[in-house]
Amino acid sequence: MELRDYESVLKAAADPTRVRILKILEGGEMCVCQVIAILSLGQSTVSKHLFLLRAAGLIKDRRDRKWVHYSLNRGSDSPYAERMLRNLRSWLNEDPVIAKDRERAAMARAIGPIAICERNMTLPGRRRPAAKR
Amino acid sequence: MELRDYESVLKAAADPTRVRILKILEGGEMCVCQVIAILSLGQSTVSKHLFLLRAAGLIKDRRDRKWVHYSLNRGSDSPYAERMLRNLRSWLNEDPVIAKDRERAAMARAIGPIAICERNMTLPGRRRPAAKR
DNA sequence: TCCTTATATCGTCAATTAACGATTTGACAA
DNA sequence: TTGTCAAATCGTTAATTGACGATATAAGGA
Repeated sequence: MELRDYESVLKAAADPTRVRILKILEGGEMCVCQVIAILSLGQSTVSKHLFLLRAAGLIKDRRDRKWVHYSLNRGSDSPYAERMLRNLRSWLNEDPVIAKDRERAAMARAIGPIAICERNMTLPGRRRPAAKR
Repeated sequence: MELRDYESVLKAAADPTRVRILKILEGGEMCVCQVIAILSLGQSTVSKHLFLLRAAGLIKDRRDRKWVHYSLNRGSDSPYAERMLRNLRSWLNEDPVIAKDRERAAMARAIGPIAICERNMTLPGRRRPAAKR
């Protein structure tokens, strides 16, 4: 079972969208709708990414009323997850994509889950996020 | 460019066959034909895996006559590769697949590249390796 | 030079996966 | 209950990837 656990953690951490999520969560707990708004990706897409990260033991969830909040699973029982999270802490902090995400995460935090859900999982800003017609 | 480097290292390390190669190389330098024999995979398949590992900065190659030898690239310029190799050192050492590979690697070392190439990239043993007719 | 041989590259196929929209689930409020 | 809404799951599609065999390259040896 060892290699299997290793693989799930590494594969989870290897996807660029999922690292972005992990780096966003370094700033603290986040509601799913906030993550959707920050990434500007479909709800089902983000949900699946969160599922894989949780399955790997990298993040954990907490329900609060109708919202589900995710956070980094520090002290995971998986040594691979444990170490990866520690590595990530010092990695990618200068990356422009990650930096941008952090800005949007700060905005998402300031606004809060309720307002973001009312805005249909979007953040204010000039970029139209996945315009639908 | 940061996220890109990170991704190439993580994706390279996330594939089970490629981890097996990295763990085999922990035992020291290996010729391509030896790796092929240990894994019992096609020559082109192994060559591609080695290419990806090298592209990620995880391993390096050295030519000696007609053989190409690969080894772990300790002190890589990629901090991601550097750290991954260090992590791997303490990971998966109890895994049965890795253990089996180590046995076969020992055999491959004992026999040497020349004899393995003469045996058509196979090791002695009761398992028929990819029987062709 | 020509032949052999170890490795790399190419082309193909099947399996995996990330994205999406549509539907379902589950918690709360009326 | 019934309706609402956040999140999870399902089904589909396009892109990626790992495996293979066939061919190309590059280094010796004849």
